[in-house]
Amino acid sequence: MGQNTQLKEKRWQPEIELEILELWTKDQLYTFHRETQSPIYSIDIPPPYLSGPWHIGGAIHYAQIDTIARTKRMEGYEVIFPMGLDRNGLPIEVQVEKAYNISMHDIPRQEFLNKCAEFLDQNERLIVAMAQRLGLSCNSFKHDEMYRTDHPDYRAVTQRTFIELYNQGLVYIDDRPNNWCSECGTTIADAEVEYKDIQTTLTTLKFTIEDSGEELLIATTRPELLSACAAVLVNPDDERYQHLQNKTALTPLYNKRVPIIPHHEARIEFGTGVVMVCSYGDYTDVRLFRELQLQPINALDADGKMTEAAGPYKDMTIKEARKAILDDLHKKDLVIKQETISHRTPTCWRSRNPIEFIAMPEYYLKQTPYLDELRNVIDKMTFFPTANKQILIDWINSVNRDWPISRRRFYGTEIPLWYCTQCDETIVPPVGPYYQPWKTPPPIKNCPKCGASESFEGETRTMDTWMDSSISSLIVTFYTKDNELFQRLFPASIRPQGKDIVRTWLFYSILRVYQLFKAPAFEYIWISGMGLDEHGERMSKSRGNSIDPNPLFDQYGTDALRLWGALEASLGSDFRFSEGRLAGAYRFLTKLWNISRFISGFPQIKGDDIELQPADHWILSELNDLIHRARAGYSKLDFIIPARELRTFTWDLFASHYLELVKGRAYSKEDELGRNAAWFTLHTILHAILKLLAPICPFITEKIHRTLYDTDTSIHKLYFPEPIDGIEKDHPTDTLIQFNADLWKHKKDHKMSLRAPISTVSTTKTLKPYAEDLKRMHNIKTIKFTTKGNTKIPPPK
RNA sequence: GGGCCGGUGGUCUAGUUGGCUAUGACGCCGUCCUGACACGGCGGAGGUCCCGUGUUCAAAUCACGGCCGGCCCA
Repeated sequence: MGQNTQLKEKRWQPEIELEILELWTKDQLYTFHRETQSPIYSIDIPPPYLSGPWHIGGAIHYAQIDTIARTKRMEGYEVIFPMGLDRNGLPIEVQVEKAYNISMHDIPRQEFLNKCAEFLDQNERLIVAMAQRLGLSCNSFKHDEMYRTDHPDYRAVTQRTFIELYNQGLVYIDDRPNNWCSECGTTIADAEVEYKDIQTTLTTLKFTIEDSGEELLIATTRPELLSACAAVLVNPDDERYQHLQNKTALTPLYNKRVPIIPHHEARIEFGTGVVMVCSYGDYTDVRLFRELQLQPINALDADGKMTEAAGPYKDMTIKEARKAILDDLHKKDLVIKQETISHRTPTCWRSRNPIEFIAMPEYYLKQTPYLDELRNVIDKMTFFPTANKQILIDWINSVNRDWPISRRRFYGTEIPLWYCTQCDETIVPPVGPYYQPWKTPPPIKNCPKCGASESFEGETRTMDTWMDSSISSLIVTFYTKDNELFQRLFPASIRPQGKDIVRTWLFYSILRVYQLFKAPAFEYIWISGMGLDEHGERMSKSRGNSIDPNPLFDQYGTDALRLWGALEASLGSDFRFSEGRLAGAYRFLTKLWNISRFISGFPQIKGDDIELQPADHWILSELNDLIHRARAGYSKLDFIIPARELRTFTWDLFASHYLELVKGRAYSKEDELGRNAAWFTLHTILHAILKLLAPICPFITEKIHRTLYDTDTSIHKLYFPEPIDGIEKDHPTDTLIQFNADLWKHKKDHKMSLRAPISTVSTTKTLKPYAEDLKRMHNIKTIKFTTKGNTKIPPPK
């Protein structure tokens, strides 16, 4: 081209992103300035769990959250957007146990903790590197400026909140049956239970009726719990069993006497219509034992092995016991039928193993008394999108038990309590320090109750990791670190997260902050959908369908991934991976790059001697509309809106029509005023597009901005453009587009070159103002304007 | 069994406060190197908007019923 192009490459090169990253790090571009005069916007970013690097869905999720931070900066806020890392809990312990083929009980506790920390540090490096490659604009990625949930400071805050709630009487011990994962060796909360359809065998067993000796057939999926059977239920309306109600049955093998109770829980159509109630086959059993005041029998111990109560099957695992007892039942001819059914089975969301219901003494945090207040407090927060608020409401409505918060695991925040070995008094320390009761003594010498000296036993259990992560919004707003700032910032501006952790992270966060401060935890809550694979299935490591983003960074670059993520899903809906569509996003970046390359060849005009021409007014008025629409989408945090608007405007209007329309004028040697107006308009539009696109595509916009407009100042320090004053609105956009299309089609139909001259064209007079540009664009000698009528082009001779 | 979300050309998707010939992407066909871009331009083919009934001058859009899929809960 005739002009000096300032951009060399013919297409967008993802490698450029790496240079830009270095620039940002050097400039510390996204540091939080607490002395700012601007309003502060704080983002409670989900601290990634360090069990492994993100798949493409996770990466896009974080890129979308980053777009929130960048949007708010360009709207004029000082933004708190910390990088946090969630490092507590089961999965990392399980990983370490697998890697070293050990159990955490086999080695000294401190040694086990050290091994976990090593693993976490390795994983942390991978995640942090990916977060940076994604262009996350976190305030800092310096090692000491990211927060970690296992840091003594963070754990001290978790313990502080525990102690405060304990002292208010919200924490208590109970010995009720609870979800028990024998793989993980700990109690888990209802929110950690996932239901899965699992193939299992339904066995029909022969019970007998005491006295009459009549046979009673009962179908069960849990024959190994036969020894814990405490009752048999029949439906009160079931004709078949009317005569057996309130009689006594004898269990097979054990010959134990159990009552036959009429109860609606027995479904007439399931199995034989008779149910055996054992402690505890499922949550229904737990309820029935309570309701019918039956005496539970613990047939299972904490390791998932059978107890004394199971008789000959003692010490067997559940699977071994099931096989052995079925063998014995077969030998005695007590099995009538076996069939395979699909059974809705509660499983542990971490280990994916079926859970058991076992009674163990655990600490509980009261939550049921707060449900009404929570329903109230969530109305004080604004949800994006509002539809996803329903997920939270549904969960609140289904909570019916308190939250078991103690875990019999090691890598977590310790429950900060000691017990007096003389009188059993519980020692609660003052808030402030980080306590490790399993290895250090309490901060007192004598028991406050019995006076015994130094005879204390530390609590060995840790807390549910959600006890830590549910207070992340307090950490983000400098709780206990800078009280003045905390007062100013609380509550956090926004909680962005996926809809999969509404019942855990979001619910617990709102509960805990409410219990501590009687206030809503956030101003805004943003709940996005999930990244699915190309078949529409949720991506996860265990399913083996997760897609590694690293090769995609290399091939298409971060901006293409981010743009794809923005274009793919409207707020709150799931999005499906498709490499073809990702490639389409990349093509847009190349288009934008080439538009910029073209425009970069023209000087930037400053000063007052610019006389805008009708075509310039037209595209500037379209730009004003674009600014309105894109910014409205940003303010709703629904990034598909600006992404689509920008693509359509840039590609289908600006490049295809305006650029072609003013090319002649921009290269003109005679019409200096017109040429300057074209140059001015081209640069004005391009710079506005770059600023509007910057939150979604931070790299390419930065590169073009720095190359063309300001070498020293980042585009990410600028604000969104405002609509331009003094631009009239009514322009015949559709007519203009149609005129161009008609001319292109005419030349194509007549196998003419696009540069071939046309002597006369007639069209509507609404296009008259653009006559000169149109004539140059299509190489037309004369355009006749009529009051009415379509474009007419006489065929070539 | 209950709740929520969804069903639109081959594939994916926008549009759902009712209103022109239903949006765009990928793919497909044809054609063209035109002052930045052939990873481009231009043109084109391709749709019972899941089904049924109703409301209305007018339904992809609203109501009711049904079918199918996903997620959550019991």
